[in-house]
Amino acid sequence: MLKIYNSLTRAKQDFVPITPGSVRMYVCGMTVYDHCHLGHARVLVVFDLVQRWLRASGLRVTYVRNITDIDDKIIKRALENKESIGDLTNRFIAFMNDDAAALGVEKPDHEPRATEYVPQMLELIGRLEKNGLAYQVPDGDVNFSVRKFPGYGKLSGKALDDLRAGERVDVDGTKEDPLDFVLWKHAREGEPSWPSPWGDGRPGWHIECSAMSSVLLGEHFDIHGGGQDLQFPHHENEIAQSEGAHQCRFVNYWMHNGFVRVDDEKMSKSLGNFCTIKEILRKYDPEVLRFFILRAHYRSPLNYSDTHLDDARQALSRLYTALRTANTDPPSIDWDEPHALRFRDAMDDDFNTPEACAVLFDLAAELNRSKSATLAGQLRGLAGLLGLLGRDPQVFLQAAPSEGGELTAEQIESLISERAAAKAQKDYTAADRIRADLLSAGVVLEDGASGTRWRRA
RNA sequence: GGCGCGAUAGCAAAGCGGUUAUGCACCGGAUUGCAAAUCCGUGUAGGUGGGUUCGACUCCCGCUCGCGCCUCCA
Repeated sequence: MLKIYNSLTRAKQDFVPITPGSVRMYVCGMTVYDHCHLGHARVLVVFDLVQRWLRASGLRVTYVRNITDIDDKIIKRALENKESIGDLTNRFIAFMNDDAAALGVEKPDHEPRATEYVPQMLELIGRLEKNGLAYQVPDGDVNFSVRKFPGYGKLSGKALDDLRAGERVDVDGTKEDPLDFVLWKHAREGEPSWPSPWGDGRPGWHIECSAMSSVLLGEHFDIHGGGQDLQFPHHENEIAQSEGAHQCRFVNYWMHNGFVRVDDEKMSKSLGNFCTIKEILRKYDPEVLRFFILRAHYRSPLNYSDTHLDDARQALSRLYTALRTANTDPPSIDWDEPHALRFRDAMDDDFNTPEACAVLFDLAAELNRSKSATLAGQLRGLAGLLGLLGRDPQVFLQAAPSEGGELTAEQIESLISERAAAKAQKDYTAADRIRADLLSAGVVLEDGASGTRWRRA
């Protein structure tokens, strides 16, 4: 039985879908005005994994991951770049898709863009107004009245009176309560706007997710995910809007992934201590990055450093090396086999991928001993559920990152032939020299009965 | 000030009230021309002070330290 840690109840709970046999899941995706950083990589990979495991468990999944393509930062950036908002967002959506694909992230079933759902947002705001939860202020903004929604704070565990609005940012004096948030912003000079019953304007940040999720998944659905930093205020506000408008429960299970950190500090755009996925992929294979993310539990903080990536690379190489020795049945899973059982238990326990990875290593050790093609298929099969070990081992082991890898495969092969000739003459000095030269170029040789193999160190 | 999370061996990271986590690194052995890979063997980890218990890294309380949210952020 799958258990999921629910942020709403702060406990692991048995997962029971609303509709038996199928799951509806919504994840907050990117605001597209810049390249994705490692934190984005984590959300992408973590919820891809969730989606994969739900499907592997036999559930029909509808997975929605939205794209925010209109907001303050996008407008600002487009202005700075002297380009249209559409050009800017389209460009970064394409970059995001490249990054996601490199990381082995499967396409969600729907990737709605905020700007395509403005009418539905207006409809929602209308309902909120009718339900007495929204009010318009003289300058034209429409706000959500936080005090009128009884459950406000239930997700983030905050009591309204404990929140110190205005402590760190100036309070907008037109709001009835400082914590009220904007549903509709009145149009401003030089900004895009849409017509509405409240005058021209554009949507507030939170309303898009309430609108898109209800259109694509219904007013009440199973799982809503995102980064921990969205828990408050974004998800709290989504609950207020959706439940306030529809008068029914919004989401059963809330999932939040932990932060990526640098030097024990949150990686974020505001702190400026982020590195983009692309930067990392210049030095590391994307599968190494995926493995690095999956080796920690999704709710734990994940500390980034090159040393840790190196470590992950070595570890992943061990798995691929094991596969190399017994090539191999096609990936297939025998769920009665002990490793598979352990793997399933781990994954059913709130997606415990570190434990699932440990099973993979145990399997690899046994594979190294037995050289069993069946076990190799099992290893590939289970790893495949994590989106790992899908490639030919030699391709992974010999892959050169775009930075480094100064020798080409052809050059390496030719030096190996040279060395083979030297070895045949028992000229070990020459042979060892070639091997040492290759090693300093990052290439490791392995002499075996059937000749010499190489891989990148 | 409010609320929440965490502290595990050199590094990374899980489970578990009593029996090997796992990976990287390190050491010894086998193997190898020598290596590499692999196999075999080797680690008296669990912030600190109490408590519960026959027994606690694992449960409870205090303390210390670190982190996060309370503002846009995955």
